[in-house]
Amino acid sequence: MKIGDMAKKAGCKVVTIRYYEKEGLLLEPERSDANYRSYGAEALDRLEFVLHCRKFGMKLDEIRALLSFRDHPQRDCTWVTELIDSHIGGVDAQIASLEHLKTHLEELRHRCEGGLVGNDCGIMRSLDAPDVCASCASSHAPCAHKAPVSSGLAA
Amino acid sequence: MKIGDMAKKAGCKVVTIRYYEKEGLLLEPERSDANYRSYGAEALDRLEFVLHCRKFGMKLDEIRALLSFRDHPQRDCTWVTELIDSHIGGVDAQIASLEHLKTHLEELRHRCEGGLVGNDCGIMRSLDAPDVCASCASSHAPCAHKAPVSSGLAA
DNA sequence: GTAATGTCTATAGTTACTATAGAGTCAAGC
DNA sequence: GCTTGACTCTATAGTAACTATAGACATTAC
Repeated sequence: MKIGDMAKKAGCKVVTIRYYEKEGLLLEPERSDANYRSYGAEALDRLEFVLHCRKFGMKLDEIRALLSFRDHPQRDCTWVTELIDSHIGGVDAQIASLEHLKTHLEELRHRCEGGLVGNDCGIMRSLDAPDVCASCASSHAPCAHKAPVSSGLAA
Repeated sequence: MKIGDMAKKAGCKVVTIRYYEKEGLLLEPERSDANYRSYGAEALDRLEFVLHCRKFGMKLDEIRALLSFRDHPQRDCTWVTELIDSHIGGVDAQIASLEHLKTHLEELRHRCEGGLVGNDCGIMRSLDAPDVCASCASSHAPCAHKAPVSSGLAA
């Protein structure tokens, strides 16, 4: 199977496959006379494993480790469960942080209903000097919540 | 005030100030004889505005637009409220996506309690071929949730 | 035979910084 | 005056996981 076929079967892009190969997640496949990559069922399995892991939020480094575990199945799997646990913890923390951010954004939003001139906009004034929220008051900054990574999830 | 003083007052790093200047968010300051940047109170205000916006999750592009609005306060502020609204929507979507991911991770976690050999680990088997969840069944992939951006928020 | 599509490599761009290197400057203590 | 340490300067590369682009070659459909 050629790279485009495998991409279609796995539901990913051709460039992603080449990228994963370059990153050492996928093995280097055979090549045709024209230097085209040629894959078998095992390569597809491996790719799907990687894609599944990505859907669970694993980093490529973690997937690399999981693949090496997969390639040596006699090892003890305890660290796999620990990996998942730590992911759950990370997701929990992200959710809490986003909930926190949301309350701040909603509070900010209520400062203005739009249609005003910049000087009078309560949102702009708050961005100049936001109130300190109780749960953020520890730092001298207005709020200790971290800026979220705003890409990737929504859409 | 020198760049280090301003960084201390604003609670950010020196390199961040230089980076924001290069990105056009901060104005180019006066220079001392030794070519050191020299800032006044207005520059500090502007920097704090940028940092506050960052805490609310704005992208630098959005902050650039907010700064230009701030520099022309006679404009109608409706788009500011719309910007905040769209951010709230984005945060909502991220939370929903993470909640979804969390249920999947927990389900995955229950497949194994660790201490097994790789072959028998239910987690590893599920990563090879995960079940299709009802709310994800639309796509041929095991689950339509997106991989989260796993950096930045937790910590 | 030709045109459209697919594949190849290599390189640069994305975001918001962070890290590093190498050089110059300033303030304090001796 | 000299040294030492802290501070500043610029430029460059690295981070994560791709995405986009360019230019060349191969295959497939008609």
